[in-house]
Amino acid sequence: MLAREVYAQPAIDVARALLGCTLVHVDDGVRRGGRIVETEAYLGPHDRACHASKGRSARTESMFLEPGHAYVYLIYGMYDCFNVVTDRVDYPAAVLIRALAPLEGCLGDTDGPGKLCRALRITRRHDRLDLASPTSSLFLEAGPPPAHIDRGPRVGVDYAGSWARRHLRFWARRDPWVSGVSAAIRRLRSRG
DNA sequence: TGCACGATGAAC
DNA sequence: TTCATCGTGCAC
Repeated sequence: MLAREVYAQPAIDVARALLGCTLVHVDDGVRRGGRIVETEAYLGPHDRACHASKGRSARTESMFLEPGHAYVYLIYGMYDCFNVVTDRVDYPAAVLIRALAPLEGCLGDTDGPGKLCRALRITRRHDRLDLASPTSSLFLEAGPPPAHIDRGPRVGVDYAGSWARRHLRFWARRDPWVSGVSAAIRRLRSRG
């Protein structure tokens, strides 16, 4: 299980460090997990794409907890997204886990933030959970980092002005489980 | 109290 | 490109 010190760094460093690690949910005795291949960093209150940039609220309260806690929220009325709280207490920064390479017990695809929560059965009831607690059923494990890390703009944050253009999304180079990749391959194949 | 919109995914 | 679907945040 990853120690709290790993999470207690700036979100941009945690986003890189988590690539290659394994996300595990022991779901009613069943292990469901995958290797992290894609992340996004949300740097803090000044980051206009960060949910907490508009201030503290019931939804964003978990981002103000100690690093190593979970921030799980509902998006578009139907998908849960899983984040790890980073940096320091009372400072709202987090890393969104965007894609996994499935390893065990996954219920469906894991190449997207909503999909991986569905596949690991992670929901808002896991919000505020301490991932660094020895008794937690949801946690991360260390793993070998990818040989190459690519970076680019975050997805779906066009509203965030200049913050939308910053390269705060990280992924394992040429990994087929990075979000959008398998869909792009399918398109190419069908085109001939 | 009402309403526009989103850190998405899937169908067309 | 469009739509499903609902909690949040902000306007009124």
